[in-house]
Amino acid sequence: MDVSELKKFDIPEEFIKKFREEKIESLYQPQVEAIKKGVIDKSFVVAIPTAGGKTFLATLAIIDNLVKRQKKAIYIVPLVALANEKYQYYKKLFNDKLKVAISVGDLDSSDPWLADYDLIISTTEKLDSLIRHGARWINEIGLIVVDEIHLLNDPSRGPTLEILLTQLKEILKNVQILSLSATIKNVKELSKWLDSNFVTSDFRPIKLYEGITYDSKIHFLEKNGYELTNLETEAAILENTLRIGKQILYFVSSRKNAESLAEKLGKTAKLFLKRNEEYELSKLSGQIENVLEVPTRQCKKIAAYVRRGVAFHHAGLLGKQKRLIEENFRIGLIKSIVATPTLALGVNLPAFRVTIRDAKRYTPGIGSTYIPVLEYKQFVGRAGRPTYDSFGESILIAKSEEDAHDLTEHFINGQPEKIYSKLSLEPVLRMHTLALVASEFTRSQEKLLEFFSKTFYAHQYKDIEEIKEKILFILGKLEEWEFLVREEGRLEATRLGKRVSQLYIDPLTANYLITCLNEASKKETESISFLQSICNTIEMRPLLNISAGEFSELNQLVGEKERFFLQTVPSEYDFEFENFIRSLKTAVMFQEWLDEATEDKILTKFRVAPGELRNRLKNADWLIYSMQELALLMGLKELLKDIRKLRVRMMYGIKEELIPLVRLEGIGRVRSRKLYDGGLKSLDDLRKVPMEVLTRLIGVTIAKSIKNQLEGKKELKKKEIFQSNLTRF
DNA sequence: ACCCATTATTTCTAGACAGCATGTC
DNA sequence: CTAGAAATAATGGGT
Repeated sequence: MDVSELKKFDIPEEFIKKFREEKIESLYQPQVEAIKKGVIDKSFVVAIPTAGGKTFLATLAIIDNLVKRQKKAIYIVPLVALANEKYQYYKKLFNDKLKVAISVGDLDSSDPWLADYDLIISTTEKLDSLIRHGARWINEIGLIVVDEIHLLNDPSRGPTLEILLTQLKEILKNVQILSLSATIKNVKELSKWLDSNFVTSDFRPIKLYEGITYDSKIHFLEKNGYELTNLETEAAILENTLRIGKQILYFVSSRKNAESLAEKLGKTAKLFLKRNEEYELSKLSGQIENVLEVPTRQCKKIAAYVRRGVAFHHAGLLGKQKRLIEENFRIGLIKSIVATPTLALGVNLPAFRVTIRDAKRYTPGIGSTYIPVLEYKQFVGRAGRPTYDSFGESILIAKSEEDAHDLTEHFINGQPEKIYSKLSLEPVLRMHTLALVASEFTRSQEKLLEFFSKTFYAHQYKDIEEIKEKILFILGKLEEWEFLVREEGRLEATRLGKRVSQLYIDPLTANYLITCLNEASKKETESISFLQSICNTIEMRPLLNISAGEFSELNQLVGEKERFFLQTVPSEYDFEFENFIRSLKTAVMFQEWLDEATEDKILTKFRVAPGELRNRLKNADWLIYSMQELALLMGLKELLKDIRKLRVRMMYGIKEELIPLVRLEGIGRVRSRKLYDGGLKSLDDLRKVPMEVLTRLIGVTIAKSIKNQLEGKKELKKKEIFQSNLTRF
């Protein structure tokens, strides 16, 4: 089917022209099938592989929704990075014809004026949160696109999506829901719950050859294989790939594995680099190394590997480094990336060849098990670059012929698993029960249970007894914690309960923080008091591990600091003790950050990666903010000042004395300390100091920038002050 | 007493969503 | 389905 035929489906000419500009000329078979069945204006589940053209179907529905219904469309994605990607894409595609907005945690086109937009791209949690804040424009939605809906299966985040969809279905009786999914076994069951039609297919626009290797040979099921050289398997595959001028992704099971394999592969890759590539890579390497004021050990490591054309990619990297790696892989400069599953779910980053090095991964409590077939299919789905390759290849690495046989049966010939609702898990149930009451969506116990009978869980298990029991227990707890009141089955959230729901923290956490705050108002506190409190929460998990050697030191610290803690220390024989001492270790890490220990020292001592430290700091900031808000509501004014100060210090990792200096753009923990130690302790000092002295301290560029800021605007950083370090990287 | 190789033991294991508007002299 | 690699500590032999 040619795009021009879309006219028959009422797609305006101007958009068809746009598609042609995008080089979209004809449609794929599953797309045609879906369009004929009515995907453009009816609820649908589209289950086809990545790159199978799902986004295009969404685009058609969005256009149709605007043209015919003149209503809002929302596009729900699971990751901020994906939201950005979609936002850029649609903003460009629709230009001014359709107003596109993005709403995610730290990049908000903020609620009230989202009402002016035609297409809003949002993460699941953000949209959930917007509903909790009572966003009015929700009622104007005509179309909901749900990307990666198979994530309903995810134990930690699936339930939020499930509750959100159930709620939207209730609020918007005739809304069109277009669900995009990977191929899964129970599409039919899912589409029935969503009152949707469905289309499912294994179609890919670029042919994929799935292969397996053992014993120095690659075997493909549908074509001839290759003989490998006598290098190690991984290196031999890389060599084979580079010989034909292609790129390759490796998926492995842990960060450590990603780094060590990248190191090995670099030795092979560097032999293939051209002169100008060597130059470009060394430039890139420098950029990657100097993302922070002071490079960490990991920064140096990734920089050294990138110089040889091979990068590793995992959550321990800083955001900016990840972006640089992705961009430069896309333009062909970086030859290979060794990645953990981050890359499978994230932004679109195809390569001619994909290698699944580890078919097993550690699962807590069980040991190492096969990764889900669904995940394998997503990995290999990355093989084949549109417009560059006419086909793609995937290679699964086996340890023996027997292993190869098992892997072939299980993964290559295997079917992706069914997805199951994970709604009955308690922490999420606790949170959403309060939210449903607080947003006045369900005002009685009866309504609440009725709501749960409409979830995918109820649809799938035909029985909500188990959930019902849990909810009744949870309601009791929420009442006990004074987050809601019950009168003859009627449910109403208290002011505190509403705020807790909006802060998006677990009610259990909120109650714990409240008891901590009450304690804090009664005694002398230190920063460690608050830090230990926020660390002993579900939101801060997983906590840092404690090795045998560290235990006695930490145990001693428990004694020393006991009088400052805001919770009672559990008995050493209590199973809670382990959590407590691990929370303390995490708190100590934050304390050292506040005491201006060098980043590298913190990373080494606590065995964390730079990206992970950033994530933890961001989490901590959110929890400290929540604590501050709770204190405000509880009328504990005298605590507010301390908590606010702690927030700023956490943001930059500085002692109290540096707070005035970090207001300046380009001045973080390192430079502010240099200034302070050089005798420049306030903005006034900086105004008075001669330029030469300033230059000697921190270099001419920054010195100039400081002088500019001080002379120019009085407003200084203001907004950025809390955003910069954490979200920029 | 010290070096170094070998062996035993310990440690560790993917990812990433959410709030909101500021401090100090 | 139900581990395995890597880091670190201990050991022991040789000089």
